Amino acid sequence: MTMEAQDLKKAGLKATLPRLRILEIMEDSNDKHMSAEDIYKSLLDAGEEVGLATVYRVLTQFESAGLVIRHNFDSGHSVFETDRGTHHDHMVCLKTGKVIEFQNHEIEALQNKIAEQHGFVLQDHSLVLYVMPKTE
Amino acid sequence: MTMEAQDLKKAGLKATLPRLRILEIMEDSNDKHMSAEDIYKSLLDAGEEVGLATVYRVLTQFESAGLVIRHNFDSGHSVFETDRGTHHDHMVCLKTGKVIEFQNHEIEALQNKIAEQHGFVLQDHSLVLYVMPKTE
DNA sequence: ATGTATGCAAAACATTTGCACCTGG
DNA sequence: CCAGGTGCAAATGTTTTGCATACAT
Repeated sequence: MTMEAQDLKKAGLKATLPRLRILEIMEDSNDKHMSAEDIYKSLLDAGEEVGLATVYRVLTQFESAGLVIRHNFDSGHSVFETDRGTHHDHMVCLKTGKVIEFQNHEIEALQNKIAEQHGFVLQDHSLVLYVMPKTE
Repeated sequence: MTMEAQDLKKAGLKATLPRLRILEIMEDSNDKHMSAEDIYKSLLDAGEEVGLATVYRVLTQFESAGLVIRHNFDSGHSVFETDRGTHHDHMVCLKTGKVIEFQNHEIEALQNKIAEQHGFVLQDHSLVLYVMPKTE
């Protein structure tokens, strides 16, 4: 279920080298949540010649195409992850910076209910828990 | 219960004119969620001579002192509100940009539970619902 | 008086854009 | 071939910082 040239075509995007490499990097990385700069550096390390501007352009296109999701954690820069289809929220460890994913149906349901109660329809949401390791 | 010179002193900050004016603006504004630029413009409109850099510096100090809360909605810039003591989350209308506040104990409780389950202690969280007006 | 705060201009970042050149289909 | 994509450098928007001056206590 790795994303390929065909996924790009389906999204109306030519399957160019930079785009394929960026998808690869994002899928192969240990940390699935990467900034544009992170991806750019990975590309350089891998010996690829891609401009930072291209990384930004490609990520924005991927976001529009629904291939990646952009997050705005409290870090001053956007963080991206490939959309693996399964919705989840995030927990960020304040000590290590590690990002943990989780799912919770009750919270999702409550969000819909709250929006409804205020006369709105929920389109999207952003939930981030900032946590510290439990020290016993 | 308006914030005053004494609140600044308590926070270890001198009660200077720019700081008092900024608190005033934030408390008197219709929209309690303002960007640094919003506050700066309000000050100019009110005939005050305050630099934008000062607005940023003061807001950052206020945040550290717990007088204001900084939000990073998906807008590319930070938004601030005075801390009125009652915790709440936010709903942003994608049509009008309006910010609606809400409280929900169940969601708060669930967040604690989820952090616990993953071996963490919840320190803080950010929940934003992006909504559209219900059209019947 | 004296340690803080401020204003201004310059710097620092993250991100976007203009443009001439390259490339995938 | 040729619309679309890329690299580079320059522009943008937001926020921070250095420094000389001004202010609160």
